[in-house]
Amino acid sequence: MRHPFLLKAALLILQSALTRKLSAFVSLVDDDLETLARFHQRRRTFMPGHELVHEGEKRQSAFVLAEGWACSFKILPDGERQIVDFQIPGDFLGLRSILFRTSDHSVQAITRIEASEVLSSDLLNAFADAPRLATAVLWAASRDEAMVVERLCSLGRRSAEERMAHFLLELGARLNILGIGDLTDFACPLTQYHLGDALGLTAVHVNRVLRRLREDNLLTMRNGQVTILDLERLKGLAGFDANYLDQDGPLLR
Amino acid sequence: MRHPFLLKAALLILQSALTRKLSAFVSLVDDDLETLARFHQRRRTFMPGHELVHEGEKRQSAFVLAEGWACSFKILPDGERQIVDFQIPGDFLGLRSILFRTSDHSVQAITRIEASEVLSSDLLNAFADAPRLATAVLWAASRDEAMVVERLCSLGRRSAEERMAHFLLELGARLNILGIGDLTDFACPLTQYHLGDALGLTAVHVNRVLRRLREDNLLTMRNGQVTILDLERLKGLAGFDANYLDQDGPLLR
DNA sequence: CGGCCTCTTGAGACAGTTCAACCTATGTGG
DNA sequence: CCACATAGGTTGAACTGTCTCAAGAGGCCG
Repeated sequence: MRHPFLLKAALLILQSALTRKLSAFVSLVDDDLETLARFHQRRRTFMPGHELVHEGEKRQSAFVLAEGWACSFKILPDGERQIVDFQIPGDFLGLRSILFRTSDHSVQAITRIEASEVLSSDLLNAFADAPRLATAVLWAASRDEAMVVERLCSLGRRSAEERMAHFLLELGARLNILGIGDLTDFACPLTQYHLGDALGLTAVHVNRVLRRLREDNLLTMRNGQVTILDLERLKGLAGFDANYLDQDGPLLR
Repeated sequence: MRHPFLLKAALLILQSALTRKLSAFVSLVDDDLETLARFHQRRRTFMPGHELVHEGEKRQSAFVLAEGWACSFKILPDGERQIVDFQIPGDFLGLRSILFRTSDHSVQAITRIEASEVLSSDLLNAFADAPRLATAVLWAASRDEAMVVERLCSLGRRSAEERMAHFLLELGARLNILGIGDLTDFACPLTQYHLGDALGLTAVHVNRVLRRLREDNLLTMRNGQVTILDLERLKGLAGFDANYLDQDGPLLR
């Protein structure tokens, strides 16, 4: 560290969504932050629909999403798509694709996005330099897994309306943590096809479900804006408990 | 290391299923193995049905499964159960419950099991002492996530028969990697209720599905023994591609 | 202006559920 | 050692949530 003051200033400016997210779990010290900042070289812009990570291809990069929305998905042999999750700023894109020889999923930009490429070596070097980062990344991956598990419960045991309610509550909570939008009123660029492919429904049925939720005065979704009208009743319908997002302040000091 | 020879001998004997699994991803050196061996103090036995990890409880331990079968699951507000995955020797039980303040899931023994308790501090110390282990554990967690993702695809986009076929093929592959049973003929202690709760079906429908698969000469499942009669046709039906199990020899040297 | 994407609604079909009954194997207390 | 309870498995009949197919409307962009 030749210029500690300048460096620290630079780090504060660079405070990325990822840094904020990981800091919510472990208290990162300057060395950790410096190491983490290396993840943010190689920043790039991608247009909507661009596929950043390709299922079945080897030796791929991961990315850290800085701006915009993306989704990770698998295509089944019959051409059907299952969306696994949507990513918002601070989320990893294709983390498993640098740990696995061959990527088991694809990632696509939904809006115009900005993302920094992270090479396999970046990650492994970071773990050697800053073991606390390893814990933080494992935590972030576990939080992603917790969301997939919750979605699994939705597809396995919840009705279409419960799924939709649960999904939109989760989305609101995630965006709210980031400081993007409100718990009950947020912008959302997803189409009804996206929702269907994520929730294991057809787009046609998504439309009917949204209509019923609207007619029940529970929520509206129009022109890319979700407005939750009756939060408590919606939570009751969905059986929503934000526990699994594990968001209440740093655990590890 | 006072007695390098004795230590190494001890490590070889201690070669646990976990060690073998992680070694399939990173080449672990003696120091790593020694650190890993600490995960295997506090070995305990649990009877069938015993709940080792409790959803909603704080400050819980994780375990490494050494013998037997377990399952991780969530209970929804209406009392329905969604089984997230089954664990076999070498798998972590409740890893997320030491990373999260509050466990987001429960874990229960299916057969009589042997498992070693792993404290939060064990894991964090191990990461500091042996950064390669951090990578290996992240890989193991990612592999678990890949299985959950694949199950998500099943529940979202596959028919009941395709789900069952896919699930049993995955199980055969996992057991085969461990050297327990054959790809096409293995012991399986799961009831039709377990299968239903894992696959998002009722036990009644599981029964009908198994009958149809049997009548099609694809597989039989009787008295805790699964026998796959026509592997290729079953793989075709399920759209099964073992890629996501990422099993082809050490990646990281 | 025409084409494409997204949303909307209706009618009929079907995969999987629900409820209910019965069967077999295993274990347990009297 | 029988009586009974319990857990797992099997099958039928009726029901229903979601899908499929089909058609049309609105908005945006080249």
